[in-house]
Amino acid sequence: MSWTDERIATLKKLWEGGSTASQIAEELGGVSRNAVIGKAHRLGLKSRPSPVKANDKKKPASAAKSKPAPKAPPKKTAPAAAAPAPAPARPAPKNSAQANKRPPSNAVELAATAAGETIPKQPIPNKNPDLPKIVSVGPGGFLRQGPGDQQPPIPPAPPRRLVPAKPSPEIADKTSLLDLSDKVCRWPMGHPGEPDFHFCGADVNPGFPYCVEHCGRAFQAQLPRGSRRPPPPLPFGGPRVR
DNA sequence: CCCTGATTCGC
DNA sequence: GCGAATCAGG
Repeated sequence: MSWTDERIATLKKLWEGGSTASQIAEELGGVSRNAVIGKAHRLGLKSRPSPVKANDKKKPASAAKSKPAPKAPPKKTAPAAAAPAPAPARPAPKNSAQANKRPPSNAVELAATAAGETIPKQPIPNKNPDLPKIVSVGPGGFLRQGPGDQQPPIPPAPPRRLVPAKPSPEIADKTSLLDLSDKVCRWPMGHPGEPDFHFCGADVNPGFPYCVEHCGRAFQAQLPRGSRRPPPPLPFGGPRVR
């Protein structure tokens, strides 16, 4: 198998999406886990939480045995030991949203809450920890939910605009499958090609290809270039289950 | 043992 | 550029 543009795109998507190299290799087919990792590094995308590289401790106080890695070559090794890059520990999506509650599937819930309780017309700065932070209400009535809204972003809310989050280019034009129509939610469930692959099928949010709930997942507030948060909502049904 | 990603190096 | 072999941590 060769690395076609499409396969590279899939690799990037899955890699940045947090899939493991094994999962990606299985998804692509015809390549090994090592091939995926090698390719990923060659592409420049790299460094996801790796077990072997988790540590990078500093010894500010007791720096007694800090050595520039003597690196005893057991058999083969290039001596070229460049100065270790400073490599500031990357922001690390410490977003406690994960542990905080459950990330997705809140649109309907929030809507229900909003309907039953009094919603302030103007967002109150920071006085109401009980109510979830509501950014704005979409045209269809669903609540817009920015990627970082589970925990409010630290800096002042940057300007946002809605962009369609295309679930997958592969299944985007498979409307001929099953009985999709403009009346039912086209949100894919599961993985294409698998026996249990299907679409949501719920009543659509008028004007949208998805139901209200999936509109909340498909259309998300996009943060400015600088402050995007990579961790995308798990694609489709999440990681493969086999 | 299993898993993970990182790295090396012959091709 | 590719990826098997190898390394090393969890």
